[in-house]
Amino acid sequence: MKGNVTVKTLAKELNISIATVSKALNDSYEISADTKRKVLDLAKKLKYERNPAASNLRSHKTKTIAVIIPEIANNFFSLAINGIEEIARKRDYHVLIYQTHENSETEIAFTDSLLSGRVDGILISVSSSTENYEHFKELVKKIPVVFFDRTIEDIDAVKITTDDYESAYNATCHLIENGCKKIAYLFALNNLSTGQQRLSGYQDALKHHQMPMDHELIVNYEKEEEKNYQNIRQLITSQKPDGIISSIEEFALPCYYVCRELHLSIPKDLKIISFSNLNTAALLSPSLSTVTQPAFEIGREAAGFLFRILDKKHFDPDEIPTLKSALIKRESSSL
Amino acid sequence: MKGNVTVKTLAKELNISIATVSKALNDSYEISADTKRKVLDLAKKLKYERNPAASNLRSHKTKTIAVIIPEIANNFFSLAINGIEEIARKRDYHVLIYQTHENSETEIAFTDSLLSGRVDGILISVSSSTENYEHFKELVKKIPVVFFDRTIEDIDAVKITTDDYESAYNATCHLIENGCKKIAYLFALNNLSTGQQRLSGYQDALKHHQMPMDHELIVNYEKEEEKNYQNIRQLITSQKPDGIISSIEEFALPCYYVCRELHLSIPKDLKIISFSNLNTAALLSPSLSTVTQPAFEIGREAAGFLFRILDKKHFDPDEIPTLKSALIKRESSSL
DNA sequence: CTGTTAGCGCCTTCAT
DNA sequence: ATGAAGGCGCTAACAG
Repeated sequence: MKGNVTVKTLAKELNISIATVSKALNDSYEISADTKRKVLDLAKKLKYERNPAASNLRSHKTKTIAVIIPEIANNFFSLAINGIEEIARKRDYHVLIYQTHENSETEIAFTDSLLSGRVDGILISVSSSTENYEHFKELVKKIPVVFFDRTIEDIDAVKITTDDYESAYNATCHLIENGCKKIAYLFALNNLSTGQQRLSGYQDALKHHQMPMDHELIVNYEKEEEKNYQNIRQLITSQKPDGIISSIEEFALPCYYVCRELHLSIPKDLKIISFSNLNTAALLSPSLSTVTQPAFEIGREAAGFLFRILDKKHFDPDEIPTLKSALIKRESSSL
Repeated sequence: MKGNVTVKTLAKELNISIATVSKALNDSYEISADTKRKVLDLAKKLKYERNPAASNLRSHKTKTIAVIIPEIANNFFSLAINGIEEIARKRDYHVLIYQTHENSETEIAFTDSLLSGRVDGILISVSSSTENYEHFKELVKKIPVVFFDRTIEDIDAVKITTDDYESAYNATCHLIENGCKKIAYLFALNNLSTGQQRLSGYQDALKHHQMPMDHELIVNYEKEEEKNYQNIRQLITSQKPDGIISSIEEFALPCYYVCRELHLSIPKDLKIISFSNLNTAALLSPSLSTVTQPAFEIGREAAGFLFRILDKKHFDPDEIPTLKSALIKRESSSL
């Protein structure tokens, strides 16, 4: 790393000062077009690359943002990162990825370490096990943060999400319109507003249609897959619902297994509609209806707002959009 | 960012020199256990976080690696990143993500910019449109690089891949054993060893079973989805194969559409086996057989080797493993 | 428009 | 075992 070309090299070569070189490289208005061209040409010729560490140390700008998510191998989040990366690229920003694996302690460790000045801003989708929000409240005071998809109610920051309430409401209505009389709900993310909103949507849809609401029809998500399977089996055999709303993709699979085992045909005997973001939806079993979130757009939107904050551009709180989710009906497709 | 706690703050507070603090923080042997403890305690109390830019500028260590991949919203790559991130986390390394979107120029821009010293090492999965490898040859001379999954033949670097030849060979044999007499091949990644290996596996399997090999049975991947659809339709109607090997997941979907349109039943009329890494395989149409690569393990393995290089630990070339892919048979499953 | 100067926060000789 | 001093490469003030 010794023979590296630096501003000094360029300055010496062109017989000008390093300050001039630096300003030319940064396209400063104080430098003549002629000098800029000379510097830029030589820089390209010598393959000069600005040392980001030195630049950052001096200017406190890292050109880097962090994305903290529960899990990258998840269609929603990988699509969201795709959107984030696209926006970051346009601004020549770099993107750091951190997975919490739904672990709140890991989340805290990440946010703490990001206070070192490694990044200019942070995009976060909250871990489902997070119950104490103090570290977030401290965080948003110290560094620009935008929450996306998985947010918490009580925090003063930009949040970009789907309209979870409406999505669940619509999904439930969809089942009712298709003749369901007894609709169960598979409940997850209970400590996040995401989860609460979806539950409310389901409950209100039932209420508005004068449908029975029964706690027995609600199954809570458990970490162990096996338990979910057992609970769903229990639900289906004892309550005999004719419709199910699954609030996360992870619930869909055990549903299938139980139906197969009980020789129930989907959607004839039991109609299921699940929140899901599989990007190859057409490969899905045609019997599954899905509520698909606009993951890519959420990523773009969240990154866009983060950059607006970084640019210190003022915006009204009500400019922050609440995106709608698309309800995809697939029951009629026949493969 | 002014009131930030630095080594200076710690030094002043403890009435010792900056140098001593720095050494204590780096666990230098020259510092007494007593002093170390005092420094560490205060650092924790004051939530001191080392400034990575300053540290990097001085020490040339970034504790950061870059991952360059074609597309993040792809099950294989998101699982691979998962594996990479896990290994990086253990070493307290940060992970930067770059998507090429299969564009060779973007790839070159990334590799060039990473020469600035932003990262200690790079993990790359090559873009399918890359035909000139000069930038890679230059790159590997200047910075530690490990290639994974999508590699190029002629380059002197560690490469971690599935055994693409064997995977395709086994998949083809699988169809032959299930009675196929005329097997077509959907060919992609033709400029990467990945693509070549898979094709060879298919061809050799046919050869070893004295099956006809016909160029008419091979369809080349096109960027426009519509063309693939047309080409597959053309293949199926004119050649009437009874088996198809799809070398990438993107080919599976148009296959389905064509079959549906022609009222062909899978796998009764046509057996299809596709390379695919959908992580919710059970949700797939039960008629599809898949070759699934151990994406997570490849990510771990690749990252592991990169760190071995960074540690300057010597290893034999033949320590580099060639991982086998798993062949998942799903035709018999009935939902 | 260009140059001089002074650090950003940290690590690393070299002294003590 | 501890401290003093210099500098990594760059940018921000301030002069000219």
